[in-house]
Amino acid sequence: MSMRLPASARREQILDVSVQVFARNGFHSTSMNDVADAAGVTKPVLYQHFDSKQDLYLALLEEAGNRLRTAVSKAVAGAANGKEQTEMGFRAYFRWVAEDHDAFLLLFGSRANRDEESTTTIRRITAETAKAIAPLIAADIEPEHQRTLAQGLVGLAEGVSRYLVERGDTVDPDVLGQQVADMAWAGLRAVHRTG
Amino acid sequence: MSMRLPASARREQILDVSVQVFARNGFHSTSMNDVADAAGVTKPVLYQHFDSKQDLYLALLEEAGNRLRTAVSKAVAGAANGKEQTEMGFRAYFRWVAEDHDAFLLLFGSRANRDEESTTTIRRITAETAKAIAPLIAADIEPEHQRTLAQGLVGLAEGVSRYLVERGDTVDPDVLGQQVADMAWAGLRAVHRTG
DNA sequence: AAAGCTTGTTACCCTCTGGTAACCCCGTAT
DNA sequence: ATACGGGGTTACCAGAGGGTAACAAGCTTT
Repeated sequence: MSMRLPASARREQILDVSVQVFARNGFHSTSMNDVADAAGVTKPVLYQHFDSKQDLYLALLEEAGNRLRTAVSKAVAGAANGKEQTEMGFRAYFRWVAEDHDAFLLLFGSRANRDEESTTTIRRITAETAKAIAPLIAADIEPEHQRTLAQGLVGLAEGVSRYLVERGDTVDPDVLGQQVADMAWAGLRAVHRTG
Repeated sequence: MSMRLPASARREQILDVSVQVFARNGFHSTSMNDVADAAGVTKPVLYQHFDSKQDLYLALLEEAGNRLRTAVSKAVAGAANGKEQTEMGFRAYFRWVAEDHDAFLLLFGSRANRDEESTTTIRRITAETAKAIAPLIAADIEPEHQRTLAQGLVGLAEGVSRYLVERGDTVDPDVLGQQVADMAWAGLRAVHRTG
């Protein structure tokens, strides 16, 4: 079916296709043959580009994580005050979810796989996202709680997204981002006072 | 090693032990032999009590889900106003996490498995928890958004818990619950106004 | 046009593990 | 003592799927 491709192009194609397959069916329910079929190619070709199934999977996680991280941190960096950072941050997150659909499912979908290594990777990505958000939380509470709450905000965005994506709903990410940001920001200010 | 046990007791013991094993290692990394070993018994015994690995796993999810649901809905039901409901709800959630540690990991930990059926079950549990929380959100916004935000709050609690549990931190669930509830409640009120 | 690299395929191996058939042991009732 | 029933074990099967060795088919360069 599919024509011969130069190595680098094939590698890209495999990555593209695998994201979809893994996102839809999860790691364990997806065999390398499935991936190969989806790419219009046979198994050994996959092993010319990736050492193992794990290796391929981790490469996908890494790529997806990078896109998420840069999206959020760019947005936060480009905002003036805390409130704006919150708004921009959440918007960026939901935009990413909207356009990088499969990547979101791969990382955070219900069917995301979690063996030792993948878990570590995903945890790192979540932690980095939280780190980009942490500064929003006032410095006048213990840094320990600060990190915990940041993690909570990430969970908030994640929970909302998973719900919507898995229902197949399409919501304007800007509207949603604004609403969630309003909620989060008010919450954050409350924590300041209580601190 | 382990003595003979009457059927019902053995069944309970298997359930107890499996929660731990599955919670720690995830579904796919845990073989039925592992479970059997942990229970001090051999594989066929497991199949005297459960039809399949799936069956056992789903039974565990169901039990864990029940405990979570009842904990939260009892707490919410026993509170007077919205603010108190929020506080009690989150406290109950974090208490459950603290004492039912393995169950939390089983349902929401990074290593939780997700094949077709488990996914459905877990989604249902999350949805039910969200449902118990939804009334907290003012009726003056679209019910669609209401549900979405409820889902977000569940994600918030989940994110915080996962972070803490997987770090091995032990935090007083009442203190944590209070803090998160403050944040959530302020956030919720903000959404009301914005509506 | 023939050597030689690159891309791809066929056919296979091997392990892991879910699941089961057949058998054993021990307490109890006849 | 013996038959019987429930709890448990040993030994095995079968399928799935990750991974690979050996071979085929194109381009390209000389």
